[in-house]
Amino acid sequence: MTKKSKRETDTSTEEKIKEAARKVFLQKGYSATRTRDIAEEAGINLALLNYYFRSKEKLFYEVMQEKMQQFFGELLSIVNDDSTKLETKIELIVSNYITVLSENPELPLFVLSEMKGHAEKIKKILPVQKISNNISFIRQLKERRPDINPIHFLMNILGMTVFPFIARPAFNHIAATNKNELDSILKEREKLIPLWVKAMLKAK
Amino acid sequence: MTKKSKRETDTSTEEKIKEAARKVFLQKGYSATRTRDIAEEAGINLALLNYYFRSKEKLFYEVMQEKMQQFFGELLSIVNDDSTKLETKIELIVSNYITVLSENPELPLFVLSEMKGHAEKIKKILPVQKISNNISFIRQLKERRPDINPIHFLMNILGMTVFPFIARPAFNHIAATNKNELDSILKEREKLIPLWVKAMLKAK
DNA sequence: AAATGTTTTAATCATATGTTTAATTTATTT
DNA sequence: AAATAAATTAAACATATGATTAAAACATTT
Repeated sequence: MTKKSKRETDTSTEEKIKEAARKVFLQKGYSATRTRDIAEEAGINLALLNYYFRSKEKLFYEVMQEKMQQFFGELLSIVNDDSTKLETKIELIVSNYITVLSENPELPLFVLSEMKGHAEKIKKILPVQKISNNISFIRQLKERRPDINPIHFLMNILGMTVFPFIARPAFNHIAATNKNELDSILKEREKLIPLWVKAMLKAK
Repeated sequence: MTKKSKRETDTSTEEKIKEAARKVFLQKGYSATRTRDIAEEAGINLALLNYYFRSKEKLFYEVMQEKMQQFFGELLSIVNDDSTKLETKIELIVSNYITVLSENPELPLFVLSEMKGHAEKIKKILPVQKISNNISFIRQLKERRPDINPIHFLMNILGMTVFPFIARPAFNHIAATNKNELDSILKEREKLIPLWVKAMLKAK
């Protein structure tokens, strides 16, 4: 067995804390999370949280940065890629989100809620270069539909794809669906949404 | 001037507290809201909050119930109405949400976040009868597209309509849009979304 | 093995926060 | 006007919570 210093055993204390923080922050949000919740979830002494991360806030921003990257990162790569055509981009955006959010259903509500709550500080840690007017995806949409602001189509794709995860509790209540039923419906959307978006692009 | 008892002056203390609670809870969410924030916003002594509403929690559930009604109530009336045809229902849903959310942009993120955080207690105060399979809107969708689970179309309409309000901070960052620009884009969607949904209903 | 450095712990601190109390002011009834 | 009831206030309470401290346990270097 390879030698390891104590701090890199199994999973390091630091990583245990961060993993616990991911879980608790995503489940409860920043304000409802107690540092004691995180310590308990991580199975460590409360003081270690401050020893490794200085403060609840600093730990939060590490998690937040990571989660914003997870939520926006791949999207931005896709829309920026000059080498894929519009139809392919649409398919990639949808299938990426359905995959990521199926594994991480709390991600969008967490990211969007906390972006609202910490608006100022968030600007500094945005992993997100602005989508300029010159970006591949926007140019392609303008070319296809010069009569419609391309941001509409971005809203449509993200709305159709991401919203069902955000509103999952509501769909569970409102519509008579159980967890498995809803999961399979969400999977179906991976194929359906690109078809619908293409239909929208043609609609006059 | 008509005589009024003290508690019904101008706006009553109780109503001032509730109005302040609406504002602060919607802005910050349940956990980040301090009862002192509400008292200050209402311009009343802190103890009056408990005098009129017993606890932060009770006050919160009054606001929450009201906001769930505001968010789901009209939708449910529309989808339940046998006397409107499918196309009209779609237009009504979209225009209702765009109107309500333009006045109350924090509503959907608040309702959906807090529904997640208080899942159990929420069930009891849901103003929301389940949308059964037998409801007008669902029957109409099944008739039009027997090959697609009608819930998909509900997700699409709500996703396209509501998501931009939820993700507004993100759209402000990601896309180079300012507040007014985004407002006018959102207004445009009132006409566009019904067209797109109709195109989706036809898409094969 | 001693010395030094690092990690962990239990206890404590300082402040924040929801709520209550007891007294005071204001309004209503007799 | 006196008596009673309702509304309001300042102060305090009890607990929760983020953070710190000082000592102990453990690991590494000399």
